[in-house]
Amino acid sequence: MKSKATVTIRDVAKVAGVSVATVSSVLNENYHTRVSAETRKRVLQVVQELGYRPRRVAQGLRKGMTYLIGLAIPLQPDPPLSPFFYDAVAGALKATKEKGWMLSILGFKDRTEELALLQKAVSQRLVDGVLLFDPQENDPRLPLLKGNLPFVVLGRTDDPEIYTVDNDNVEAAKLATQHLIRLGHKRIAFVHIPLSYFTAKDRVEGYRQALMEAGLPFRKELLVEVKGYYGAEVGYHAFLSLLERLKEPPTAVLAMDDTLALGCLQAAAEKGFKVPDDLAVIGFNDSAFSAHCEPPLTTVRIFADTLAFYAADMLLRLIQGEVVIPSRITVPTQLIVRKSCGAMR
Amino acid sequence: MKSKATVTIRDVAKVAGVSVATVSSVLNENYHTRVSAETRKRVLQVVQELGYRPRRVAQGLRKGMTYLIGLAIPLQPDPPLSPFFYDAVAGALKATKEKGWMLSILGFKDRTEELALLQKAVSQRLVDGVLLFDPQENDPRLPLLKGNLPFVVLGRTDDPEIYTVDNDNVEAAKLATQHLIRLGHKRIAFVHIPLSYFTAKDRVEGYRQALMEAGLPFRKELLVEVKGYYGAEVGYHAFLSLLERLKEPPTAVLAMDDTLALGCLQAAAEKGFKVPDDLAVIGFNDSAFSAHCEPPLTTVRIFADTLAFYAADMLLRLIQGEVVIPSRITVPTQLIVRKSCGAMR
DNA sequence: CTGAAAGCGCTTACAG
DNA sequence: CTGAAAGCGCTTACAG
Repeated sequence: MKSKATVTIRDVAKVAGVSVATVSSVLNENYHTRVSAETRKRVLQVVQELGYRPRRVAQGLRKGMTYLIGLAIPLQPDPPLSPFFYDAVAGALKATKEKGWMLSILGFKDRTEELALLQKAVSQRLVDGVLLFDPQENDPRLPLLKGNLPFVVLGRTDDPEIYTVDNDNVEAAKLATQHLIRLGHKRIAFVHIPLSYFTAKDRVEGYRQALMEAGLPFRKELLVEVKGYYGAEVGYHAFLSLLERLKEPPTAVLAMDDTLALGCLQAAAEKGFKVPDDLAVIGFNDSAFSAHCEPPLTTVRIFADTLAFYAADMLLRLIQGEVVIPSRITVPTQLIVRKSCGAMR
Repeated sequence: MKSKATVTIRDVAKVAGVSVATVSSVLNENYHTRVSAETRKRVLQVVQELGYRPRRVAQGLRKGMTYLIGLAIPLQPDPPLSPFFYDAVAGALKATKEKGWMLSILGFKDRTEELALLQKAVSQRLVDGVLLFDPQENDPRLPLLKGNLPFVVLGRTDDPEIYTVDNDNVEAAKLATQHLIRLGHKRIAFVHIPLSYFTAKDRVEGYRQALMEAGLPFRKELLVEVKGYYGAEVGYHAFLSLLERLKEPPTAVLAMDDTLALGCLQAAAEKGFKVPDDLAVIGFNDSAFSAHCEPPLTTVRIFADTLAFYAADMLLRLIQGEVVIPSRITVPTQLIVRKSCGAMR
């Protein structure tokens, strides 16, 4: 029972005995073009009967829109990256769906590919706007997009003209560190992604502030920059190398996300450290697995879905030409205490 | 330095002193319309100079395409579902990118919303085709789509006309069960999603076959159907209720995916079972966290990215009107032995 | 070898 | 209140 060729607005017009302009007006509730109640009713009925729905591409061409926003997310490494991105997808999807937009995943393996993809998105008008993650210093994506395609950054940038949605990462790391200090820790390690990422910079700053305010020294040798990005494997190697390097081991470690923390747990076990007795561990994100690790992971919850929801909502407003104020939103974080930090016995 | 209004094919034609048809022919390497080498060169140069790239929506309207395929994936529960879907997104993305297509996420909270979404996709021609996951018996999505929009199912269906890409789930569960039997287990529990899903049906069948062939009884009381879908929380409750229900506990448990297995580990710990000494655990999927659990999880690796890659590739062929043979692909699975099954001491 | 014209399916001034 | 026409930016027969 295949339905025959697609119903177009012309078919509806013909059957209803009106012009296509009238059909369009009725469907768009376009009251700049008044339509009598009777005509309106008739059109609606025919629309119903024929199952007519305007084609998105046709509307798009006419209106100069794609009704699509792009999410530029890393696909590497394999096995896959932080669950953070998946929460973000869900949040962005919520916002786009509410406004009748669609979401397209712009996946890339490395920064070069990401830039090429964004360039293509601009020149072929593949999407109406993009959401960018994890900005770095002198981020080449920003000048590429600026003035060419609306975009919102999940994270922080130096440029005040750019729309951003971010956590207060300084505060988040500070709270986690203070929690460890309150538990008596003085040698707290920090496993972080490269400092060129603002997120890493901000969190190290929060960690530093907490130490300073508690009168504890900020020791560079307790920091490890991972080789790569997120992931348990990466965290494992980073923390292992730290444990092997230090003469006096740390009594606690802060990891920049839960997958890295998972790797820390593994490295600690391998080196004979009991968590939390010999070593307290705190991660970030409150990923799905974190409550179910052994021991369950204390973590700073990042509301990635909320973050992405606001970002997508903001982006859609920009696309539709609304005035968007404020241009920078900060979403709070939350320390979730479980067993891995030793506060619960 | 905003670039001025978008460059169109007309601009290129004007500057190059040719017609738009010629520009289009050159760009599409459309040799049904011969263009002299000289003209061709000139056009290409102007294209380069002006930075012209054809707009995707315009091409799409003309060709009756969106250059978009949809991935219908569940967004619930929160915290999010099995990492399986994320691997699948990566795989599908790879295939679409290779052919210059884009991928759109059709996210839904429940089956009703999924149907509405698919209906919309059909009537508004939002995408050129869709990828469907986890088919059930009398799946209402199939008749909705059939004849209206190309689609490929990741999983199995009863209808031989439908294109599918699936694991050999019977075989996969059989191998895992046989592995446990070889380790001496006789009472093997199975935590599975509802049997209306073919995946669950097939895996229970493989489990049954392994038992039968080993001369062991298939005991219904050792099966637990989870309330819901995937996730550690869900697995925890299901397995806990099983442990509380049984007089004689199982010595091993097979869980339908690693998130459910994670929940089993937790329930086991709570009930005082040591894994793997008192209880062997095997999951499915080889999710990113599985190698890093305590103990690391033995699991049947499902190549979700490969699965989705093939499915997307198949879908793209269907969309482009190619003859696609065969219509059903089976991707092998692989047992990955780690500590949780007790085979490694 | 190249161009003029039609048309994909819509929406939007504009005229009546 | 309603319709005829233009046009979004392309591609594709068709004519010359």
